This record gives sequence, C-alpha cells and structure tokens, in this order.
Amino acid sequence: MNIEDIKNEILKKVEDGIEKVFKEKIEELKLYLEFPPNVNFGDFSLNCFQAAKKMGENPQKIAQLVAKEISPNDLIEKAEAVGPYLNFKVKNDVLFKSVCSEIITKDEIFGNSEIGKGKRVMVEYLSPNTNKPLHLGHIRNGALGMAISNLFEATGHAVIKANLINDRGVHICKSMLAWQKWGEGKTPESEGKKGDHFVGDWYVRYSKEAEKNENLENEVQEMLKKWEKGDPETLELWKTMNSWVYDGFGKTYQRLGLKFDAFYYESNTYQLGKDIVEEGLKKGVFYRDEKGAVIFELPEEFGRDEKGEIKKVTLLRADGTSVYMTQDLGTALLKFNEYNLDQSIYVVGSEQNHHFKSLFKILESLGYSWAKGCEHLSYGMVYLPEGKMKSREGKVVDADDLIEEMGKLARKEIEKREKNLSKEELNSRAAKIGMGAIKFYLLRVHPSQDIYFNPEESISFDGFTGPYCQYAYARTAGILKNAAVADVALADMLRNAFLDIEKIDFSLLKTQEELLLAQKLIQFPDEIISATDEFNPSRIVQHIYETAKVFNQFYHLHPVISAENKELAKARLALVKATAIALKKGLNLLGIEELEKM
RNA sequence: GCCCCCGUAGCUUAAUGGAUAAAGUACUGGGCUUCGGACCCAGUGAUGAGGGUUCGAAUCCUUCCGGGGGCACCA
Repeated sequence: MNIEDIKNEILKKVEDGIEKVFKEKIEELKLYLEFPPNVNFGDFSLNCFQAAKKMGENPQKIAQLVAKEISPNDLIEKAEAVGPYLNFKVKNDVLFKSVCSEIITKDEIFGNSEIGKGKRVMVEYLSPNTNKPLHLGHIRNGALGMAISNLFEATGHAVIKANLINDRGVHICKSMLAWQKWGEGKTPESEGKKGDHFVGDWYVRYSKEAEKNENLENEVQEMLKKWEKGDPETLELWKTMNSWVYDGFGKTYQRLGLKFDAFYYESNTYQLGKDIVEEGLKKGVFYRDEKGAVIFELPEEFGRDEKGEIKKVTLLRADGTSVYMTQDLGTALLKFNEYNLDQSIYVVGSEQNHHFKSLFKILESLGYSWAKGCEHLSYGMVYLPEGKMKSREGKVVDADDLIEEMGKLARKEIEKREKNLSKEELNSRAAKIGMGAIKFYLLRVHPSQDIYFNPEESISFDGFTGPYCQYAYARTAGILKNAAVADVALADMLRNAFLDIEKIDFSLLKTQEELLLAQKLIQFPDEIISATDEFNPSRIVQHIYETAKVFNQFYHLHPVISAENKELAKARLALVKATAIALKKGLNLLGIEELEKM
C-alpha cells in the first residue's frame, strides 16, 4: 500500500459516511484530504467547510456525524471530529511501512507524477545580453529557470530549456564601438581575461566616454544601421566579440549548473518578427502612424496615458529598424512552430510585466491560438545595499566573483573541520556548498518577492540555508555508511537495498520525531505538484528545510545503529534511508547538489 | 497623472479566506563519554492606520500613510 492508496481509502470511508448520513451525491462535493498543521491533529484531515457550503449543512455537524460512521480498522486508528475538521490518525506501522517502502522502491523517481504527461513546455530563462558578464540578477534567474524546469519534468512534462540570446542592438554596438576606438587590437587572450568580462570592460568604457562626448551616441546609431545592412566589417567585429562573450558565458553556465536544450538568437528572429508585423498590418491589427512607425493600440484594460489617450506599442520604427517587441514576436512564433508547445514560460524580471502583458495581447490579437499558452514567470528585483543594480555604472555583484567568494568561504569552513583533504576533494565540496548556499538564498522566498541582497546573510551556512539541508543529508549518508560496517544484519539490509523491507517491524517506531519525519515525507509529492502549479520553487525550499530540521531533531534524540534492539535499528535505518532519498530529491529539484561528506 | 506590486517579531521571510500567525537571524540561557556541534533545547518578540464584507480576514473590498516597479519608437 502506498501513500496515494491510504489517502484514497480514507476518502472512500468519508464518502461512504456522508452518503449514509446525508444521502448526498458525493461526486459533486469533490472532497480532498489535507495535511493538518499540527502533529497532534493526526496524519490527514478533511476540512468540512467546502462540503458544508455545497450541502447547506453545518460543518461541525458533518465532521461529528461522519466521524461516528468511521470505525477503526487495520488502516485507520482513529477518526476524530475537532470543530469543523475531521482528523484521521493512521496506524503507525502502516504509515511508516507505506512511506518507507514507497520511497525506497521509487528512489530517484519518488515524488514524480504524471499530471503533465504528453504536455510540451518551453522554459525560456537567463536571456543574457552579449555586452557584459552575468551578474547576481542572472543567478536568480538561472536558479529559478532550472528549478522550474526540474519541477515540470518531475510532474511529467516534456521540458525544453531555452536561452534567448540578446546578441544585437544598440547596447552591443556600444562595446563594439569602444573596442574599435580604443582597443588597440587587444583580445581576452592577450589580456588574460574571461571573454565576457573583457567585452564588459569596453561597455563600461563607452559609458564613461559618452558622458564627455555626446557625438558617440550618433556613432553608435550609425554602427547599428551598418550592422542591419550587413556591412561585412561590422559583422566581423560583432561575431568576434560575441564569440568572446559566449566563451566566457559557457564557463559560468557550467559553474552554475545551467543547462539549455535550445538557443535562440535575436539576430535570427528579428526578421521573422518584421514579417509578422507586415502580416499584422495587412490584417489591420496594426497601423502606420504619420511618421511611418508601425503601432499597436492596447485595449482599454491597459489603462490610459497621461494625456488620457489609449496606450500604444511601437512594433517597428519609422526608419524600418526593429525594436525589442519585434524580436519577441518572431521568437514566440518560432518557438511554437519548432516545438509544438502547449505552454511557453518566460522567466523574466517583474520590471517587464507590462512588456509581456502587451506581447501576449498582441499575439492573441493576431489570432494565434497558442497565445494563451504563454506565461510570464515574473520575479522580483535583486537590490544591493546601495540600491538597484546598474551595470552601466559598474554597480553590480558579478556572478563569477560571487561564486568564487562563496567557494572560498566554504573552503575555510571545511578546513576548520577536516585537515589533509586532497585539493580536488576540497574544491569539489566547497563548490557544491557555496553554490548550494547561493541558490537556496535566492530561491527561499516567493519569486515575486524583491530581494534585498544582504551579503552577510547570503553567505551564512547556518539556519535556514542550503548547507543546513546538505548537512542533514550528509548525516543520513554517514549513518548509512556506518551501519554497513557496524552490524551484519544492517549491512545485509543495505546490500539487498531493503528488499526484505516487508519483514521490518515498523510498529516499533513510536516517537514524535519519527512520526513528524514520516509526515514530512508523505507530504513531499503534493508539495512538488503545488510548487509546479504555482511556479513557486520556494515551496520545495521550505519543505526540504522542514524535513532536514525534523531529521536533525530525530537524529539528536534517537540513535539508529545503537538503538535498544536490532529490530528497532532496522526500522529506523529504513526511515533514514527514505529521508536521504527525499532530501536528495528536493535539493536536486532546486539545482543544488548533495554531498556524502561535508 | 494613470496602472501594477509590496507593508507580518529589531532585521530577512512563511502562512489554497479556516485549527494556537510559522521559521531563520539577532539577543539571553542551556546541551558533546553518543551514528559528524555547519547541530539540538528553552526564552523575549509581529499582521502600517482606520472602515467594510464574512460564521471566520495577514489574506477580499475601501480610504489614508509608507516603499518599489512600469507607462510605444531602451532592453
């Protein structure tokens, strides 16, 4: 019997009870079980408010009368009405056996579901510009993008992770112009610099020079026109500098554990965008204004501008050059054409809420039926202590610097505890712990929440942090490893991968900590589904943290290997194994690696 | 001017309209003869202000106060 079976069986009892007492058609009530907020309320609970509303009955009365109908059996120990709630306590041995054997049998696929089976989803994330290195905001975006992709995969969707590279435009021309003017033929190689940082330096140089020289702006516009016309020299420079950037980005992706299945380049999609604009003109969805620019009028729901006029979006400048929106139209169509998507998710900051709302409205107005599958996963800004990050002013937390810094701190902590580690082992552990801390810190709050980056808190390894959860996992690994050498019977069980789990006497598990732990494990699969539905990985963060916390409490009070007797040791070992699997799964969903030793 | 988001403990956050508002951090005090102390236990401490809807509001509506983001030819 697995967890789903238990829930279904309880629900069946409830439905039978309601049918008997109230003669109601239970199909229309759509009953479902919840998890009570407190261990003392049992393992599962039915909130009677919903049913009461539909039945026109008093929720207390429903809870009480139905409770009387449900007598204890070999599954249910107690059904109890507490106010408007109907709480269920499942027999401990059934509960522990179900959860442990299900998790251990499923192992890596524990928590997975098939609710998204047959659905194709694209997650576009990161989407960097090729004029400067990645910064803290990109790390948040990358962490979110990977976590969301992992969640959709775990719920059975076919996921395509896409990176839309913003490789053209004025901003790119700025670094190109600066290098052309003052670069003296230098390269990342000649300067011993990572390519993206090298190019970024020229972007900063441009901004500084432009303050003194207004004419530079015109030169940049000239360069952009030359680029759009396909001037060979300009294209050559563009290709060279972009290749330096990609080289640098590749290294950062690897450090961050970011993966992509598809790359889109705006230099490839803006032409398609222009075609769509032409088509929209013909259909009369857009119009040309007196200057010659192509315009879309937003509907009333978007509000009015300061003059009280309807709001507009420019789709093509009067000189025929494309804008951001032009490119996004092209890319959107390309995505759906190439991958036959059901859903297309854009992981982009909340400052672009208006842009994406407009984009989706335009696609809908053009009559694309797939437009309703477009969704903006909007996330909050990352603020530095001094204010918003501004790359033009060099006020950013550089991604590579931060990763390096976190690795250093983790290394220091490891060396405090364990000397004489090989350099490879030390660096490998430090990288996992450092990255775990950053990702956890950025994912632990709701995506829409702005983050005020607190350097001290972000580098902490104590409390509600990634390393805390990794540490709990390392403890489970320690127990499993030690059990294998300490005791023949336990070693046998581990070697057989708990094949004889049926013989374990789970009725020996009686403590509150063991029960709390089992409840956290039971709730995990539902959390994965909710986190996916809500586009909210912080639910997983919260849940694995709570699991780790309960495990630490259990660990502190109840010895496993040296338990009072061998049978109890076996049961606890199975619970530890199940916890290990769940913690690893949770961390991996967040893109955080687990460690056997820290 | 208009639109959107936010305001919970000193600080950072949590809570499908539902059970005693939950954690971390900071502060105070306690815990290693034990499978790893990056740990565990205890204490102090909160829904910006007013009005409304509801059996029930941190959550919905409204006014005010405070903070952030956005408002076509930047991305």
